[in-house]
Amino acid sequence: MHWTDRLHPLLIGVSDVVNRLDVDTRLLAASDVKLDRALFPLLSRLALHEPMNTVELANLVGRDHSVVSRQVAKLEALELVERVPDERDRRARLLKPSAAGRELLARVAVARRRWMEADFRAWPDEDIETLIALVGRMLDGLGSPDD
Amino acid sequence: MHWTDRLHPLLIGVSDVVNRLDVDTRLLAASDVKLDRALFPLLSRLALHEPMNTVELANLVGRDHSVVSRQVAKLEALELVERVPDERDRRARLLKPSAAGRELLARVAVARRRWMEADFRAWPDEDIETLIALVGRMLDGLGSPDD
DNA sequence: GGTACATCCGTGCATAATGCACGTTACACC
DNA sequence: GGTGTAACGTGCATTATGCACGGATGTACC
Repeated sequence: MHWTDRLHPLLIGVSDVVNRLDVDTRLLAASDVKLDRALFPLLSRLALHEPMNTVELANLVGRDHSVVSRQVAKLEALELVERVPDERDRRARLLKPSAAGRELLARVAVARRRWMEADFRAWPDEDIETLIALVGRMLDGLGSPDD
Repeated sequence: MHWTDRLHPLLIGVSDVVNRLDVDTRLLAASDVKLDRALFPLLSRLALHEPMNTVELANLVGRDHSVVSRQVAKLEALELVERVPDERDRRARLLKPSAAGRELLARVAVARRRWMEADFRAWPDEDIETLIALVGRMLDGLGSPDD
């Protein structure tokens, strides 16, 4: 069996773990956070790639920009995200989490850390570091699928 | 920074790469496959965890069983998936890809292999093997989020 | 600096997807 | 057999989605 056929199912598995309803629901409940499940991924992505405009965020999550535009409007109404004018490009508005948005993500991060620490309890530190390094390198290569 | 705060963004990144519209669309186009984007993940999951019933598949992809029930019906109408009675539990029907479904997945796998090989061209074999081993071990631990 | 074209964005609109509630069948346990 | 639970499938109201469009701005080129 080719190694791509062994790696790809694992990547799908990672995706499923990240997206699994149980996980998000549990995390949000454990963090005492009430937020639409569709909105949370957007807020997370924004925190990871701040600042971003709407089109970039839409490409990242693989939806039409119109969908993201409406969802971002909701996040702004909840005061979890700020839209500031982009001085470089006045068509765009740069998105970034508000202080409240960051605080919400921090609460979830605490719950997630407990969950992950439990699952990696048996792992040597060096294996964790190797995992982080290799996955990071993989994403650097896969980052731009334009070739 | 805690290691969980370095690993988690990478997992999100993997999820985004797997789900990115461009990737799936490109792969399907490159494979000459016409299939609703919502249906393809179900077929892939079925091939990875065969056989499965509807509820298990619904939990895997994080949707209500009613949604998956309807999508599976579509896949069955396309003759990409077979539903056979489960002799152990006659309420359930076991799902598995049909011969045509497997053939479709195989065509996509060929295109994906080309894509992945290009991105890992600079990787030593041993790094690829380490990546596969570590991600696999991680998924084994994260597999059952019930604790 | 003017013209042509591409890009960012928000909204109307038709369509598709989603989840809940409910009924049916079947399992499990006592 | 009686009670509780689970695996469906479907009707239905609600929501999400993407396309198409228009306005504003950016970019390239001459």
